[in-house]
Amino acid sequence: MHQELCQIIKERRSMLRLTQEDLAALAGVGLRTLKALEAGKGNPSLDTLQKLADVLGLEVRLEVKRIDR
Amino acid sequence: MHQELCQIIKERRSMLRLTQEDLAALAGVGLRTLKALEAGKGNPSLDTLQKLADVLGLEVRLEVKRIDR
DNA sequence: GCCATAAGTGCATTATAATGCACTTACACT
DNA sequence: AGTGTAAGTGCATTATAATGCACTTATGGC
Repeated sequence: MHQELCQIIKERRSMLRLTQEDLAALAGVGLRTLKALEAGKGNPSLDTLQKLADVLGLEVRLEVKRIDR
Repeated sequence: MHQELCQIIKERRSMLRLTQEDLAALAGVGLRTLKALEAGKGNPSLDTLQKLADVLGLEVRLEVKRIDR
């Protein structure tokens, strides 16, 4: 379901050479929570997502859906 | 905290001339949940956010933060 | 092989999102 | 003022996200 967003988190984290432990600590999110998230399990709250995004230099946005073909 | 995203939901809904009740029903989300969300209270799950976004023709995205000045 | 470091998992607990119900505004329109 | 429709709110319950702990894999040096 949310694999895409979770995948982005994961990719971005390793791009920045952060361990799960470091990212979790920096974002103020439980390690267990981040692990679950990256494993594609779970349904994070917007809050959790934004905390992680923040550390990763990302932002959560709502945009008009585009038709891609 | 999430006022921005919630505001977008709200604006988009009225732009589409949907009542809270209709949007909630279409999205498969509880009316109480949507009301709280639009009131700026609450911390919706990604799931909830995506269901609403879907009906509204929006999508949740994670993008590299841009410096706006 | 052994060791260290990072990542993944099962379980139990706590915090809180999601929900329904009943009630209260707020805002037209007549 | 009365009526109807949409929106906001308090409360209680249920579902589930968030968390820590202990343990199990990978993975990469030495």
